[in-house]
Amino acid sequence: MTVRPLSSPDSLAAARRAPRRLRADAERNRAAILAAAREVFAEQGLEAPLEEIAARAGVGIATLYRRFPAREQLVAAALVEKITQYAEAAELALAIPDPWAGFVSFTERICELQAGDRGLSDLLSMTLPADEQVEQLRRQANDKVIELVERAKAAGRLREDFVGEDLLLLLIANAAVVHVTQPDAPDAWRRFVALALDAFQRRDGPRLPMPPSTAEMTRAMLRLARKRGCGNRS
Amino acid sequence: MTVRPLSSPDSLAAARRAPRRLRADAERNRAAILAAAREVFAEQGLEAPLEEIAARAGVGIATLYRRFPAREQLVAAALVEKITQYAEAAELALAIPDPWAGFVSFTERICELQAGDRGLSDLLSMTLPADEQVEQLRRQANDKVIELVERAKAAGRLREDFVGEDLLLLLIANAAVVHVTQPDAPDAWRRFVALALDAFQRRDGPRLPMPPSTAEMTRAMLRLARKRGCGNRS
DNA sequence: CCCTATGTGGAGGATATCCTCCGGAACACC
DNA sequence: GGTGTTCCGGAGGATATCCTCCACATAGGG
Repeated sequence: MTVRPLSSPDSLAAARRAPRRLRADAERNRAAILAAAREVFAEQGLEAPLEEIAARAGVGIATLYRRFPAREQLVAAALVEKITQYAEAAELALAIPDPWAGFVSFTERICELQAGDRGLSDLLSMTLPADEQVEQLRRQANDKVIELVERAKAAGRLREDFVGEDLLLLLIANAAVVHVTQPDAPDAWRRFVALALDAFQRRDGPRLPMPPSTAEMTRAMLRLARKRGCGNRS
Repeated sequence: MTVRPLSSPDSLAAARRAPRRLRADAERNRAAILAAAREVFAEQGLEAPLEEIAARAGVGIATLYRRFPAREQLVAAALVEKITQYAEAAELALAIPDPWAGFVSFTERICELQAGDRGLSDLLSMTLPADEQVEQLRRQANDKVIELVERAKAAGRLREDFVGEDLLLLLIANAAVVHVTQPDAPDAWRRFVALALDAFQRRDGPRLPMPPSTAEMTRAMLRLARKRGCGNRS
């Protein structure tokens, strides 16, 4: 319980997670790695070779591993900003007065984010286990999404049997559509999303099959994250 | 133009592609490899390690490579039957008198085939290998699908702006949904497909964005096929 | 200016997969 | 059964990626 005399005013934002400040050159390298990671993940997805990130950052592979012992951590650090955009999209959508317009805006926006960043696409349709900050952002966004959904339902514009998991299914599907068609038909996903939104609207039709439960989807996405490069039980 | 004297009655079906009959044990091995390949591709997709197929067939890896020098050929040989089912689905659907019911039946059927065989899923949604027989089956099925689509449109049940490529987008999307959710929510894809069918129905809504062209989709899928294990320019 | 805690790079072992090579086994025809 | 053609299996080179280890470099306080 002895107090530490280091609560100096310079503990601004730099030293949020690292107990001890990095040396200047190390900090520079860390930034370079993150910048490179953002680039590479956006282009190639979350399974991109780490060696390429190190190379693009002009840094040895060991340096990368020293700073981010698990790929997971690098992913989290590189994508917080994007995840934040995702959370913001929900907020912005809630600010739109018309419930249906808000829902549409949100859906289109996140699919657009997916289309612009393959790494984010992997992440949204996959669940990154274990990073607290990312997990919290996601939960936070999720609450807003639920609100968005309920509001649109209450207005009678979203089908009654819609559930949050349907949005997840769309994200998974859209990730694949984007991945396959992006280079040759860069806008194909927009049509796909428009079709999906069309299906989401309230109307009388046959009952839909039961949606997957939240627990099932969580398990499914955790499994995926594990199978790919992102889960390192150490 | 000299005639070949080898039109003997024993050229039944066995010697369709091989100019020279295989030795008995070789033929046995070939069959074992194909059986194993069907199993493994169904479980793991078209990128499964060939060594596992050889092992499961109780055969050396060299034997597999001798019989199928390129992965592509093994895939084609292992999946003709499934591809045929795909083609048949179109035929069966055309036999249904009600145009919309036929269209729905076909769509659900092929998505079901996808759900039951990860290899077929990969193949339908991503890959056209250069195998003539498979290619022909696919084209043949495609003609029927177009007919199915036009019929449903003419009956006023399928949206006017629907195009064949939309079905491809659905296959791509469904492959991803199946892949992610299969183990934990084995029926989630049914809900997804039901939503898609709902969106495909004729109704007044906003115009959809332009669909990708056939050429674009072809290029996209070829590119994917190349990127994965299936394209070996020798 | 010097010393040491801190940081660095790249070699290299481990693993997974692809594909080839070739000595030896098995078949099939006589 | 003998013999030549056909076929087999597994070793092993090539490649890609992961991750660790350790001799060397350097920032920065005294």
